[in-house]
Amino acid sequence: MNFSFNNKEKLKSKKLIDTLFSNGQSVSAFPLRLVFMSTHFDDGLLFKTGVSVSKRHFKRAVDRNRIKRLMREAFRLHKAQYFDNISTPHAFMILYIGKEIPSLIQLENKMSQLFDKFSKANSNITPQENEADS
RNA sequence: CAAGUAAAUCGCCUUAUCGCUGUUUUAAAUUUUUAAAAUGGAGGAAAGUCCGAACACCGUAGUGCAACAUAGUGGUUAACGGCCACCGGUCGAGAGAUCAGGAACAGUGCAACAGAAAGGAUGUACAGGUAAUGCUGUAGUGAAAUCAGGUAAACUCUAUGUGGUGCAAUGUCAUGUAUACCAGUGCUUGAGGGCUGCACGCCCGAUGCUGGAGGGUAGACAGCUAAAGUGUAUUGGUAACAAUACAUUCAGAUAAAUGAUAAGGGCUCUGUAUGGAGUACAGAAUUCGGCUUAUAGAUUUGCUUACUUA
RNA sequence: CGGGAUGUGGCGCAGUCCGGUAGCGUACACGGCUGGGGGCCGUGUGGUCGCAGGUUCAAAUCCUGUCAUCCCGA
Repeated sequence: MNFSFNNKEKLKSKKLIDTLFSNGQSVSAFPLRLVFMSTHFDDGLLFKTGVSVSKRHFKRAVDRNRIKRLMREAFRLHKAQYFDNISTPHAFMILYIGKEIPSLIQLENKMSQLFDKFSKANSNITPQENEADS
């Protein structure tokens, strides 16, 4: 099992993030929201992921860092099972929209719910696109 | 012992598993990736951005006015509005705390209510005094009543100082585009611009400038961490601080690393046979010196003690 | 990194420049007009002027520090 989450798998390009937020679709499982978009990466990876916490809800930088670290941890430990059946490359941004600092266990549960919803949404959309094309 | 006061220091630790990031070495691969190993990886305030510098660029930044800052004396420092010492004022019983602490015989203002009168004004009562007169004292109003009055954190004056913008500075490379379109304005009789407000002066200036509607980039490297560094000791100095000697290398990310989980141990509070609860404030962003603010808890040292009680 | 604004009854705002009385609308309570409601009229309650310190005889107002909220530029 690969538990790593290194620099290449993080979403870093400012341009890509801008297009992601303007064109991407989203699913949510409170207190998480996933923004995703089908795209293409030059270095051949299947996905790149970023995390984000609003400054409006958490004024202290310490709290924001804590939540982002927990989110990365929850994603890192379970990403293998989320992406078993994905073939096309995607960009992801996970937002935390709650107002209290969560625990790792809560986040892990919500993260699986979130990616279940994503899989459903993804499988619903793809055939429609195919029909439109045909 | 208690209460107080001044100053200094620390601000959780260990192990295991899974990760992140910088550097170095080796190997693969081959010209920037992968793997392994070694090693470094948040703070006393990293915070607020309130002062002062370093460094970089703008035209080596001209004159006048304006604006702003500072304000006892001396010292300290790269510099300061910081710090230290002393003098003076105010507060406190004291140790001690605190102060924008220059000028009101340069000028202009301001003073509610009360009061006869609030800065060119002298009234009432009583007493004293005179040739005569608010001439003198007391009472009364008020913060202040003739005192070279108060007020400059009112304008002002005096002294001193300040060019501007900031690492998104700045340099190099890569990628890409529109010197196109519409409207206005201007081309040496000068539009507009130049990184402080105004005036003058100076400089640049036609493939220009302003607006509209649009197009493109938003990556990499350098700057970027060895420095007014840190620690210890000695010497000089009342002190801030300085000098010398020895030792030492101590983050460098960029949607932004420095973490997560588990177990055990400290410490504090509570309870006392086991236990339970808590463990603060807070996260580097060019770098330093200060200031200010937040902070569970712990440690050390100097000094004071009026009243009250023993 | 830099620049700016705001904070005053429960709510929305004046007053701050140029210092002496904190006021307006709305809301709330009571009374009146009406058969009742609405509306109008009258009376009243309610404010540490964000916080701390200073200047002054006197501070919402002047000065310094600080806290919070909001906005703007690169």
